[in-house]
Amino acid sequence: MSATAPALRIGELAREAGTTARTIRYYEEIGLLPDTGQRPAGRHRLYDAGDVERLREIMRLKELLGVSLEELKQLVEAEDARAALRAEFERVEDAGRRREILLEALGHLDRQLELVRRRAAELRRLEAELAARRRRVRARLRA
Amino acid sequence: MSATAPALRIGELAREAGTTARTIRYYEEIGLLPDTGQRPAGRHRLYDAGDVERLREIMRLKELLGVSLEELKQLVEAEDARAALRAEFERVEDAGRRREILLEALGHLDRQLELVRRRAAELRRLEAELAARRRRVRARLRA
DNA sequence: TTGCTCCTCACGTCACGTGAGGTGGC
DNA sequence: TTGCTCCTCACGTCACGTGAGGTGGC
Repeated sequence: MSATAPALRIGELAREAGTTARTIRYYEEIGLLPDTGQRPAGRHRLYDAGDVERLREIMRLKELLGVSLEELKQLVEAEDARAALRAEFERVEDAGRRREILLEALGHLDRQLELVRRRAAELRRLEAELAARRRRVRARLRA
Repeated sequence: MSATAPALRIGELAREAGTTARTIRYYEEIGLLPDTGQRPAGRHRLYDAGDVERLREIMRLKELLGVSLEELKQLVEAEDARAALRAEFERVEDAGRRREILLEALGHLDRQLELVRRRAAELRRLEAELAARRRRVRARLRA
Protein backbone atom coordinates (compact mmCIF):
# COMPACT_ATOMS: atom_id res chain seq x y z
CA MET A 1 0.00 0.00 0.00
CA SER A 2 2.86 2.41 0.76
CA ALA A 3 4.51 3.87 -2.35
CA THR A 4 8.05 3.76 -0.94
CA ALA A 5 8.51 0.10 0.10
CA PRO A 6 9.35 -2.56 -2.49
CA ALA A 7 6.17 -4.27 -3.66
CA LEU A 8 5.41 -7.95 -3.04
CA ARG A 9 3.01 -10.07 -4.99
CA ILE A 10 0.43 -12.27 -3.30
CA GLY A 11 2.52 -15.46 -3.48
CA GLU A 12 5.47 -13.79 -1.80
CA LEU A 13 3.29 -12.33 0.93
CA ALA A 14 1.78 -15.77 1.46
CA ARG A 15 5.21 -17.37 1.83
CA GLU A 16 6.45 -14.66 4.19
CA ALA A 17 3.38 -15.00 6.39
CA GLY A 18 3.19 -18.79 6.28
CA THR A 19 -0.10 -19.15 4.44
CA THR A 20 -1.52 -19.41 0.90
CA ALA A 21 -2.61 -16.96 -1.81
CA ARG A 22 -6.12 -18.40 -1.64
CA THR A 23 -6.33 -17.63 2.05
CA ILE A 24 -5.23 -14.03 1.49
CA ARG A 25 -7.85 -13.54 -1.23
CA TYR A 26 -10.47 -15.06 1.06
CA TYR A 27 -9.52 -12.77 3.95
CA GLU A 28 -9.78 -9.81 1.61
CA GLU A 29 -13.18 -11.04 0.44
CA ILE A 30 -14.63 -11.21 3.95
CA GLY A 31 -13.05 -7.90 4.96
CA LEU A 32 -10.41 -9.24 7.35
CA LEU A 33 -7.73 -7.76 5.10
CA PRO A 34 -8.31 -4.42 3.30
CA ASP A 35 -8.89 -4.33 -0.45
CA THR A 36 -5.56 -3.70 -2.16
CA GLY A 37 -6.17 -0.21 -3.44
CA GLN A 38 -8.18 0.71 -6.51
CA ARG A 39 -7.11 -2.28 -8.56
CA PRO A 40 -8.49 -2.61 -12.14
CA ALA A 41 -10.11 -6.06 -12.48
CA GLY A 42 -7.55 -8.72 -13.36
CA ARG A 43 -4.60 -6.67 -12.11
CA HIS A 44 -2.12 -8.13 -9.62
CA ARG A 45 -2.45 -7.33 -5.91
CA LEU A 46 0.62 -5.61 -4.44
CA TYR A 47 1.77 -5.58 -0.82
CA ASP A 48 4.59 -4.12 1.28
CA ALA A 49 6.55 -5.03 4.41
CA GLY A 50 3.83 -3.56 6.64
CA ASP A 51 1.32 -5.96 5.10
CA VAL A 52 3.66 -8.85 5.90
CA GLU A 53 3.79 -7.84 9.57
CA ARG A 54 0.05 -7.35 9.70
CA LEU A 55 -0.74 -10.74 8.17
CA ARG A 56 1.85 -12.52 10.29
CA GLU A 57 0.22 -11.12 13.40
CA ILE A 58 -3.21 -12.23 12.17
CA MET A 59 -1.99 -15.77 11.44
CA ARG A 60 -0.34 -15.95 14.84
CA LEU A 61 -3.48 -14.91 16.71
CA LYS A 62 -5.57 -17.31 14.66
CA GLU A 63 -3.31 -20.29 15.31
CA LEU A 64 -2.50 -19.63 18.94
CA LEU A 65 -5.96 -18.56 20.09
CA GLY A 66 -8.03 -20.73 17.75
CA VAL A 67 -10.64 -18.02 17.14
CA SER A 68 -13.09 -17.79 14.24
CA LEU A 69 -12.43 -15.29 11.46
CA GLU A 70 -15.35 -13.23 12.74
CA GLU A 71 -13.73 -12.97 16.19
CA LEU A 72 -10.38 -12.33 14.58
CA LYS A 73 -11.92 -9.42 12.70
CA GLN A 74 -13.07 -7.94 16.01
CA LEU A 75 -9.56 -8.35 17.45
CA VAL A 76 -7.98 -6.68 14.44
CA GLU A 77 -10.47 -3.82 14.55
CA ALA A 78 -9.77 -3.35 18.25
CA GLU A 79 -6.07 -3.30 17.44
CA ASP A 80 -6.66 -0.63 14.77
CA ALA A 81 -8.68 1.40 17.24
CA ARG A 82 -5.78 1.13 19.68
CA ALA A 83 -3.38 2.38 16.99
CA ALA A 84 -5.69 5.34 16.32
CA LEU A 85 -5.77 6.12 20.05
CA ARG A 86 -2.00 5.99 20.19
CA ALA A 87 -1.84 8.52 17.35
CA GLU A 88 -4.31 10.74 19.17
CA PHE A 89 -2.23 10.40 22.34
CA GLU A 90 0.78 11.84 20.53
CA ARG A 91 -1.22 14.79 19.19
CA VAL A 92 -3.22 15.70 22.28
CA GLU A 93 -1.96 17.98 25.09
CA ASP A 94 -4.75 17.67 27.67
CA ALA A 95 -3.52 15.53 30.58
CA GLY A 96 -7.00 14.22 31.41
CA ARG A 97 -7.59 13.03 27.84
CA ARG A 98 -4.14 11.47 27.69
CA ARG A 99 -4.88 9.57 30.90
CA GLU A 100 -8.20 8.37 29.47
CA ILE A 101 -6.47 7.02 26.36
CA LEU A 102 -3.89 5.16 28.42
CA LEU A 103 -6.57 3.60 30.63
CA GLU A 104 -8.43 2.37 27.57
CA ALA A 105 -5.25 0.85 26.16
CA LEU A 106 -4.64 -0.83 29.49
CA GLY A 107 -8.11 -2.37 29.52
CA HIS A 108 -7.63 -3.71 26.03
CA LEU A 109 -4.26 -5.24 26.85
CA ASP A 110 -5.71 -6.82 29.99
CA ARG A 111 -8.45 -8.54 28.00
CA GLN A 112 -5.93 -9.86 25.46
CA LEU A 113 -3.60 -11.05 28.20
CA GLU A 114 -6.45 -12.82 29.97
CA LEU A 115 -7.21 -14.81 26.79
CA VAL A 116 -3.58 -15.70 26.20
CA ARG A 117 -2.89 -16.61 29.83
CA ARG A 118 -5.85 -18.93 30.09
CA ARG A 119 -4.66 -20.85 27.05
CA ALA A 120 -1.07 -20.86 28.23
CA ALA A 121 -2.18 -22.25 31.60
CA GLU A 122 -4.06 -25.12 29.91
CA LEU A 123 -1.04 -25.91 27.78
CA ARG A 124 1.21 -25.89 30.84
CA ARG A 125 -1.11 -28.36 32.56
CA LEU A 126 -0.95 -30.69 29.55
CA GLU A 127 2.82 -30.31 29.42
CA ALA A 128 3.13 -31.11 33.14
CA GLU A 129 1.02 -34.25 32.75
CA LEU A 130 3.14 -35.50 29.88
CA ALA A 131 6.34 -34.68 31.72
CA ALA A 132 5.14 -36.57 34.81
CA ARG A 133 4.35 -39.63 32.72
CA ARG A 134 7.76 -39.37 31.14
CA ARG A 135 9.42 -39.28 34.57
CA ARG A 136 7.54 -42.39 35.65
CA VAL A 137 8.67 -44.26 32.55
CA ARG A 138 12.29 -43.19 33.11
CA ALA A 139 12.15 -44.27 36.75
CA ARG A 140 10.96 -47.70 35.66
CA LEU A 141 13.73 -47.88 33.09
CA ARG A 142 16.32 -47.35 35.80
CA ALA A 143 14.74 -50.13 37.90
CA MET B 1 -19.55 -49.48 27.22
CA SER B 2 -18.88 -51.01 30.66
CA ALA B 3 -21.90 -52.76 32.17
CA THR B 4 -21.20 -51.58 35.72
CA ALA B 5 -20.98 -47.77 35.41
CA PRO B 6 -24.15 -45.68 35.23
CA ALA B 7 -25.05 -45.00 31.59
CA LEU B 8 -25.03 -41.51 30.06
CA ARG B 9 -26.91 -40.43 26.99
CA ILE B 10 -25.28 -38.47 24.21
CA GLY B 11 -26.45 -35.07 25.45
CA GLU B 12 -25.00 -35.67 28.90
CA LEU B 13 -21.71 -36.87 27.47
CA ALA B 14 -21.62 -33.77 25.27
CA ARG B 15 -22.19 -31.46 28.26
CA GLU B 16 -19.57 -33.25 30.37
CA ALA B 17 -17.00 -33.04 27.59
CA GLY B 18 -17.83 -29.48 26.51
CA THR B 19 -19.09 -30.24 23.01
CA THR B 20 -22.32 -31.10 21.16
CA ALA B 21 -24.24 -34.27 20.35
CA ARG B 22 -23.76 -33.56 16.65
CA THR B 23 -20.00 -33.48 17.08
CA ILE B 24 -20.03 -36.82 18.92
CA ARG B 25 -22.10 -38.44 16.16
CA TYR B 26 -19.73 -37.00 13.57
CA TYR B 27 -16.66 -38.31 15.39
CA GLU B 28 -18.29 -41.73 15.54
CA GLU B 29 -19.08 -41.50 11.82
CA ILE B 30 -15.47 -40.81 10.82
CA GLY B 31 -14.10 -43.41 13.23
CA LEU B 32 -12.54 -41.06 15.77
CA LEU B 33 -14.87 -42.44 18.43
CA PRO B 34 -15.83 -46.15 18.43
CA ASP B 35 -19.34 -47.23 17.43
CA THR B 36 -21.43 -47.56 20.58
CA GLY B 37 -21.87 -51.32 20.63
CA GLN B 38 -24.32 -53.32 18.58
CA ARG B 39 -27.08 -50.72 18.67
CA PRO B 40 -30.34 -51.51 16.83
CA ALA B 41 -31.06 -48.65 14.39
CA GLY B 42 -32.89 -45.80 16.11
CA ARG B 43 -31.80 -46.85 19.61
CA HIS B 44 -30.12 -44.38 21.95
CA ARG B 45 -26.33 -44.37 22.29
CA LEU B 46 -25.11 -45.04 25.83
CA TYR B 47 -21.79 -44.00 27.39
CA ASP B 48 -19.97 -44.33 30.71
CA ALA B 49 -17.46 -42.33 32.77
CA GLY B 50 -14.56 -43.76 30.77
CA ASP B 51 -16.07 -42.35 27.59
CA VAL B 52 -16.28 -38.94 29.26
CA GLU B 53 -12.57 -39.01 30.08
CA ARG B 54 -11.70 -40.19 26.61
CA LEU B 55 -13.72 -37.50 24.85
CA ARG B 56 -12.47 -34.77 27.21
CA GLU B 57 -8.92 -35.72 26.32
CA ILE B 58 -9.73 -35.64 22.61
CA MET B 59 -11.35 -32.19 22.86
CA ARG B 60 -8.39 -30.91 24.83
CA LEU B 61 -5.83 -32.08 22.29
CA LYS B 62 -7.93 -30.69 19.46
CA GLU B 63 -8.28 -27.25 21.03
CA LEU B 64 -4.78 -26.88 22.40
CA LEU B 65 -2.87 -28.31 19.45
CA GLY B 66 -5.21 -27.21 16.66
CA VAL B 67 -4.80 -30.45 14.71
CA SER B 68 -7.13 -31.83 12.04
CA LEU B 69 -9.42 -34.72 12.93
CA GLU B 70 -7.27 -36.98 10.75
CA GLU B 71 -4.16 -36.11 12.79
CA LEU B 72 -6.18 -36.40 15.98
CA LYS B 73 -7.15 -39.92 14.94
CA GLN B 74 -3.47 -40.79 14.60
CA LEU B 75 -2.77 -39.37 18.05
CA VAL B 76 -5.63 -41.32 19.61
CA GLU B 77 -4.54 -44.53 17.89
CA ALA B 78 -1.00 -43.99 19.16
CA GLU B 79 -2.46 -43.47 22.63
CA ASP B 80 -4.40 -46.74 22.34
CA ALA B 81 -1.28 -48.55 21.19
CA ARG B 82 0.49 -47.15 24.22
CA ALA B 83 -2.27 -48.45 26.51
CA ALA B 84 -1.95 -51.89 24.89
CA LEU B 85 1.81 -51.80 25.46
CA ARG B 86 1.25 -50.87 29.09
CA ALA B 87 -1.04 -53.88 29.49
CA GLU B 88 1.58 -56.10 27.86
CA PHE B 89 4.19 -54.63 30.19
CA GLU B 90 2.19 -55.79 33.22
CA ARG B 91 1.81 -59.31 31.81
CA VAL B 92 5.30 -59.88 30.49
CA GLU B 93 8.21 -61.18 32.60
CA ASP B 94 11.14 -60.88 30.20
CA ALA B 95 13.35 -57.97 31.24
CA GLY B 96 14.52 -57.23 27.68
CA ARG B 97 10.98 -57.01 26.35
CA ARG B 98 9.90 -54.86 29.29
CA ARG B 99 12.76 -52.50 28.55
CA GLU B 100 11.77 -52.31 24.87
CA ILE B 101 8.21 -51.38 25.83
CA LEU B 102 9.40 -48.62 28.14
CA LEU B 103 11.70 -47.19 25.47
CA GLU B 104 8.84 -47.09 22.98
CA ALA B 105 6.62 -45.30 25.51
CA LEU B 106 9.42 -42.82 26.13
CA GLY B 107 9.78 -42.05 22.43
CA HIS B 108 6.06 -41.46 22.12
CA LEU B 109 5.97 -39.12 25.10
CA ASP B 110 8.94 -37.21 23.74
CA ARG B 111 7.18 -36.59 20.44
CA GLN B 112 4.04 -35.40 22.22
CA LEU B 113 6.04 -33.16 24.54
CA GLU B 114 7.89 -31.64 21.60
CA LEU B 115 4.56 -30.62 20.00
CA VAL B 116 3.19 -29.18 23.21
CA ARG B 117 6.38 -27.32 24.11
CA ARG B 118 6.69 -25.65 20.74
CA ARG B 119 3.18 -24.30 21.05
CA ALA B 120 3.69 -23.30 24.67
CA ALA B 121 6.83 -21.39 23.69
CA GLU B 122 4.98 -19.43 20.99
CA LEU B 123 2.23 -18.58 23.44
CA ARG B 124 4.78 -17.44 26.02
CA ARG B 125 6.35 -15.13 23.43
CA LEU B 126 2.96 -13.58 22.66
CA GLU B 127 2.25 -13.25 26.37
CA ALA B 128 5.59 -11.56 26.97
CA GLU B 129 4.95 -9.05 24.16
CA LEU B 130 1.57 -8.14 25.54
CA ALA B 131 2.94 -7.87 29.07
CA ALA B 132 5.75 -5.57 27.87
CA ARG B 133 3.25 -3.30 26.16
CA ARG B 134 1.19 -3.27 29.32
CA ARG B 135 4.19 -2.23 31.38
CA ARG B 136 4.95 0.64 29.00
CA VAL B 137 1.37 1.91 29.28
CA ARG B 138 1.49 1.69 33.09
CA ALA B 139 4.80 3.56 33.21
CA ARG B 140 3.27 6.37 31.15
CA LEU B 141 0.25 6.46 33.45
CA ARG B 142 2.50 7.07 36.44
CA ALA B 143 4.25 9.90 34.59
C1' DT C 1 -50.26 -39.80 28.32
C1' DT C 2 -47.15 -35.76 28.13
C1' DG C 3 -42.41 -33.88 27.73
C1' DC C 4 -37.96 -34.35 26.94
C1' DT C 5 -34.22 -36.25 24.64
C1' DC C 6 -32.95 -39.05 21.33
C1' DC C 7 -32.87 -40.93 16.26
C1' DT C 8 -31.72 -40.43 11.04
C1' DC C 9 -31.58 -37.95 6.89
C1' DA C 10 -30.23 -33.97 4.50
C1' DC C 11 -29.22 -29.34 3.39
C1' DG C 12 -26.46 -25.11 5.13
C1' DT C 13 -22.12 -22.83 6.56
C1' DC C 14 -17.30 -21.65 7.53
C1' DA C 15 -12.68 -21.61 5.91
C1' DC C 16 -10.48 -22.58 2.79
C1' DG C 17 -8.38 -26.33 -1.44
C1' DT C 18 -8.28 -27.19 -6.16
C1' DG C 19 -8.74 -27.07 -10.89
C1' DA C 20 -10.21 -24.48 -15.42
C1' DG C 21 -9.42 -21.13 -18.55
C1' DG C 22 -7.36 -16.78 -19.24
C1' DT C 23 -4.23 -12.53 -18.65
C1' DG C 24 -0.06 -9.73 -16.71
C1' DG C 25 4.89 -8.33 -16.18
C1' DC C 26 9.05 -5.63 -9.33
C1' DT D 1 8.32 -14.87 -27.18
C1' DT D 2 8.47 -18.12 -23.36
C1' DG D 3 7.72 -19.13 -18.39
C1' DC D 4 6.08 -18.03 -14.25
C1' DT D 5 2.84 -16.04 -11.34
C1' DC D 6 -1.13 -13.89 -11.19
C1' DC D 7 -6.41 -13.29 -12.19
C1' DT D 8 -11.56 -14.74 -11.60
C1' DC D 9 -15.06 -18.08 -11.40
C1' DA D 10 -16.80 -22.15 -9.49
C1' DC D 11 -17.11 -26.60 -7.58
C1' DG D 12 -15.07 -29.65 -3.70
C1' DT D 13 -13.98 -30.62 1.18
C1' DC D 14 -13.68 -30.57 6.25
C1' DA D 15 -16.00 -30.06 10.53
C1' DC D 16 -19.57 -29.43 12.03
C1' DG D 17 -24.76 -26.41 12.64
C1' DT D 18 -29.52 -26.65 11.94
C1' DG D 19 -33.98 -27.99 10.96
C1' DA D 20 -37.59 -31.80 9.58
C1' DG D 21 -40.06 -35.55 10.75
C1' DG D 22 -40.23 -39.42 13.67
C1' DT D 23 -39.35 -42.69 17.77
C1' DG D 24 -37.65 -44.06 22.67
C1' DG D 25 -37.71 -44.27 27.82
C1' DC D 26 -31.05 -44.63 33.07
